[in-house]
Amino acid sequence: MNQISSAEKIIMDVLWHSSPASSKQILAALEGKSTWHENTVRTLLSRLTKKGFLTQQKIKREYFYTPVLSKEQYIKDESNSFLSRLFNGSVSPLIANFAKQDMLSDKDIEEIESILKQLKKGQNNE
Amino acid sequence: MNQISSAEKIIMDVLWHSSPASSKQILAALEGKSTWHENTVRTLLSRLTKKGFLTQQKIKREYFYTPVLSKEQYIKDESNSFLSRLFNGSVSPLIANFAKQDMLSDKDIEEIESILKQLKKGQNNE
DNA sequence: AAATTAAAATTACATTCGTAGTTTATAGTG
DNA sequence: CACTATAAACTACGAATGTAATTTTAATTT
Repeated sequence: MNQISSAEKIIMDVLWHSSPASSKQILAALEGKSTWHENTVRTLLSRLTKKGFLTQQKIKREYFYTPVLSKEQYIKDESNSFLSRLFNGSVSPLIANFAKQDMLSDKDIEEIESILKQLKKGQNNE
Repeated sequence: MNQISSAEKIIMDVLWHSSPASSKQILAALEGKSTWHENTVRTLLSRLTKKGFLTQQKIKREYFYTPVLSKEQYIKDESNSFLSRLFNGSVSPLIANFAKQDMLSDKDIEEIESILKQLKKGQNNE
């Protein structure tokens, strides 16, 4: 039922990059990128754990955190929710909209074409 | 600074479909689609107005509401924020991800190709 | 073992959101 | 003009969020 909030997402990104990690290590990873107080980070870690997005292993006095969801799965879920919120759940209206709003650069177009080409090749071979 | 919340978005959709509209008319449009109390709808209308997403014109004892942003602009903004939140702001990684996650149907692929084809045609003629 | 330190747990507090209830103002009706 | 109905305005209240401060617990050091 619960979602990852935007502050929590920053913590998740650290852990998706490298985990398990202790709050200490997470603090270190955020050094310079955020101005959060230690306790803020710890609060976010507890909330994420409580919500079921992280598991913890206690080693001595410290917890080490690991994401439950992979980043890929998270992105997939978010993409689906975005698509259904704004584009009735399907991809091509999204692209049509990007096109209409001039949000596609030449490079984007090329890259997308190449992705599609690859996709079709893959399908034939299976 | 403020965003349109998910409940507020439902009101915006009504008004994007037809505006200006009074709260009465909005209530009527929501009939059967939501179980909100009148006052809930009115609260959402005030909040949206306060946030600057709606303007109101008073006629006799009633307000008529009109969106400030077009739905197109809203979708564009949301798309950009989604892209930057999850894909570093550019479109092709999004598509690559859809591809990798098998989220593209054959029909999607066809439609996207046709959109790109149209796009390129358009560019040549301008 | 007592004192210190570092991590975890608990508590806090303002803001936003979902969802109204209550009070006030005002237009239309008798 | 007094009365009633209806819209608007104001107030409410719990859950979630961003952001910590305070308190407790447990490991390390003297």
